[in-house]
Amino acid sequence: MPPKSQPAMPEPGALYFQLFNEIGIIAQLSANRFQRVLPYDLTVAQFSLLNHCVRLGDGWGPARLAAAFQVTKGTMTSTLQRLKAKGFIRVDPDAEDARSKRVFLTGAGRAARDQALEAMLPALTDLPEGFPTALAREILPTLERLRIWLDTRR
Amino acid sequence: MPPKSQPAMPEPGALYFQLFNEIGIIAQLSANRFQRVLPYDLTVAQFSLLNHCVRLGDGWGPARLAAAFQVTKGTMTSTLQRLKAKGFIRVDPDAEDARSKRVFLTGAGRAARDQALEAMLPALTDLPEGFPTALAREILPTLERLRIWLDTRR
DNA sequence: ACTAAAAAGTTCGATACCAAACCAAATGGA
DNA sequence: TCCATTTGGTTTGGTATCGAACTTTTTAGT
Repeated sequence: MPPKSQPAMPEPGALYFQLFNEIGIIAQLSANRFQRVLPYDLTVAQFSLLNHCVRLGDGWGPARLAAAFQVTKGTMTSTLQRLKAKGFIRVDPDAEDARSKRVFLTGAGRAARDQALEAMLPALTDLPEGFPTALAREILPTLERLRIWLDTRR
Repeated sequence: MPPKSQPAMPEPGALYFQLFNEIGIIAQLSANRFQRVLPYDLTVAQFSLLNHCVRLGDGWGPARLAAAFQVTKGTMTSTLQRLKAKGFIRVDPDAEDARSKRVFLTGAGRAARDQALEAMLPALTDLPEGFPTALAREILPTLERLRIWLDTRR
């Protein structure tokens, strides 16, 4: 069927629309690429959490983690339960606040994270071919700015 | 707990890693932003399909649509079923290939898409404040390049 | 000191998405 | 002509994610 005349989207709108569309597809493709190589049936979300604990330190509560990952508390509850079931984290009560909990990496969790990191590298090695590091470096600050802005007015 | 020494990720790896991380979060935040304003309980995926039909013409088969959206056939089956249930699309058999189907917009579907577009605009109007159109225009081609590259070697 | 509001977590129901297994129709060699 | 392969679609089982409703504990205001 022939493309119909489209009720026009005011110009700036179409631009952002296209931007978010590209970003959405890239997010999906990249998550997929990683997903396929992750060990222990780790999902990207699960790996991200382990990685976070290594990089920024553990002992955070679920609420703070949820905020850090831009995810609802319910989602975080689920991710934590699965990681706990795999023995990669430990969740202790918070001695100072009976509402709260604190999430800690186990030894197995740390090892799994390292192993996962190792496994993900090959999925990145072919990237610079088609998408030079210079480009990545170039757009990263801009994306960061967009992310922060979207984040603050949510 | 103190951040531990991290088994380092080789330099270029960390860069791309961070890039995909930002992109993932932006995708999530933006999808969310749109999701909240969409009428008829349309999801972003559902709206995207309607929009696609308007912009590029309808009559496509599920397989081709799945490829266009970078989604599995199973996912597309599901989305189509939901849109059909809402009366926004019609799915006819393909006269020339008994395996295939052809997806068409209904009048209600076209109207819903227009209405959804209208509803989404306000979610974009405040964007230029914090993220100027110039920046969007600047990184769009780069993102497109990344998307295409990831897409081809999937 | 009380009570109202905020915050931490969990649970529930729904959709998106994937991978894998499956069926049916079309294609392409030998 | 046949049979193996490819291609179009569906189904199933599992995770991620959201929003909303709910419980418990803490905080704050009067």
